[in-house]
Amino acid sequence: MIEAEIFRALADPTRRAVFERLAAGEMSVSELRTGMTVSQPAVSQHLAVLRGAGLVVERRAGRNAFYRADPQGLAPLLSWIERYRTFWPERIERLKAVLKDMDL
Amino acid sequence: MIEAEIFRALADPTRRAVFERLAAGEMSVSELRTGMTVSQPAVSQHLAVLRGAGLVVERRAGRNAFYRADPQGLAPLLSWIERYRTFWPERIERLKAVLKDMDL
DNA sequence: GTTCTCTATTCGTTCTATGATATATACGAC
DNA sequence: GTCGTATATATCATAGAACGAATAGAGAAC
Repeated sequence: MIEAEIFRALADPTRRAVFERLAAGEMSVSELRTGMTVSQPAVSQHLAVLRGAGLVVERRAGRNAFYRADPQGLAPLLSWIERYRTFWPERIERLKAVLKDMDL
Repeated sequence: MIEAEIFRALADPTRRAVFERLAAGEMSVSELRTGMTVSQPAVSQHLAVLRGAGLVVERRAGRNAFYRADPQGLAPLLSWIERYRTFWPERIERLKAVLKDMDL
């Protein structure tokens, strides 16, 4: 039930903001902190949750930790949504084939 | 920021279970309650949250309330995911055209 | 080695969400 | 109208999450 962790991770506005910033490009924790109102420990905690959900990946470089959004991390979310395709209007059916072809 | 409410609504396991059962077909609150461990008031509260997020719709019939999953309710979630398509591997790029064509 | 910087973890507090019990409302049967 | 059923709301207790402050650890510079 990885989608459970993904939903929980993205339910918090601060974490969504972190994820959105990391989607724009890799960033160190210090960079990430600038422009955010929360403290550095709070940022680290949110990063740990996002990492646990597979939404971000960490790259260590000396005493710096660089984070970036993992594109594959959202795949389980797409799969979960796709489970309800049969109840969707017909024109959304086309999404099925595309997703299946991508073996998400 | 409707996706905020959607993420929050689906973050709870009980609410996801409710949504999944309602995706299988329309159901009264009483029917929904059978097979669930939580009390009837709890079910009503979860339905109110799901309704607020636009994920389920209500149909009144006398003293009964029938609920069903609203397919369009998940559309903002797809749109949100689609915002990060440019950071995805190239082969996922095809999703863009499909989603755009659906004017979600 | 010491010191400074960067990040993670621990701890305590506050806030929010969940759930149950109790109560209220709405409707149909009578 | 009363009674019974179906659903919603109110109130409260508890559990969990978020946050900041303080601390710990890891690594570079010296």
